[in-house]
Amino acid sequence: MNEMIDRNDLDNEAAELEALALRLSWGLRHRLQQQLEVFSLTLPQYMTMNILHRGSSGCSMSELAEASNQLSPTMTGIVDRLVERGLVTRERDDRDRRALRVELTDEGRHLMARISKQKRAWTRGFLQALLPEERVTINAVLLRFLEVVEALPAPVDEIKAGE
Amino acid sequence: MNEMIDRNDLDNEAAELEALALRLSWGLRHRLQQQLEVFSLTLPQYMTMNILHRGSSGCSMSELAEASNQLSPTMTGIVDRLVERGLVTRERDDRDRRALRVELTDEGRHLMARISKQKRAWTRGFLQALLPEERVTINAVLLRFLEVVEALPAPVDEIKAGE
DNA sequence: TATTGTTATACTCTATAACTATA
DNA sequence: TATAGTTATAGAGTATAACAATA
Repeated sequence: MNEMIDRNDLDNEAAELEALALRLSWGLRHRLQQQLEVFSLTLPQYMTMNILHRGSSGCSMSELAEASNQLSPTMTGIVDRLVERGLVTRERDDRDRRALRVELTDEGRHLMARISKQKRAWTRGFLQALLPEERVTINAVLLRFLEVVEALPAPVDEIKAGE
Repeated sequence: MNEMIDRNDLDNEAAELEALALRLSWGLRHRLQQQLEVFSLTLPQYMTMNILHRGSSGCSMSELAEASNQLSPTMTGIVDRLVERGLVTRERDDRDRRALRVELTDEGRHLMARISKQKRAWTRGFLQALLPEERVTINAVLLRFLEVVEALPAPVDEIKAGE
């Protein structure tokens, strides 16, 4: 009897969490894309530049693909457009002539700085909308959520009857 | 002096939060798409079916577009493919011959049930990976985060020098 | 042979503009 | 004239398969 209640509680919580995850993934993406539209960047393009921005000596194409969870033909297309806009360079690596080295240009770094400033204003607005006690926990909770999400195994196949 | 420290604290927190939001939007979307791939559905397609599933009497095309934050030509394409797969119907509304009424078919409802079962297994795994005290707060924190994100005004233009 | 990355191809989504049909 | 929705078109991302060059 008590077990039944617990099971239902867990299921209500799960249903809520599923709805939240969907809204979160959908809404957050729209927000980020809206922010980036001002700079004529797509989210995958920004993601790529962000990875380059965090490091210091550039990345190979496969490192970029791995870090952004993309396939290599996808990466090729994204970097094509960034090169065309002069935001990154893509040059052959002299130590391994198969590999390419992608790096931010000065213009790319400058654009990232402009975006950071914009983002920071937005984030400050966000934090100010929170109560002080909410502000203390929000980062830790989001990080924990993300870590558990990323740690869970990917579904490989459909669960069949009899759960 | 104290103000300087507070300002830096706020900025560190903001930088962390920005990184988290990016990872969250990116990672969560990949996870959801991975889940849906098993059923040969894209996230926008699932989003659309999910909106229809929550209501009872179907939606017009513009209601769908509004609820999923999409433009109407985008909606047309998504619904085209769902109709083609027999997951929804799209029929003229007799009371307003300009409008269309989109509804889930039995097959569509059946697919949603299969997806729900799969999702539930995944979500239970997620909740079990959390500590009991984390489980109590996670939903509330995510909801609050989402509400504040959605309430913030969209950026219309770039912030210029002098912040 | 294995690895790095590209090209070719096809499909989905997104955005804009022009259009049809109904109100 | 305004509203609901589509078609046309173009661009971006995603996935697979086939390929070239280097290791």
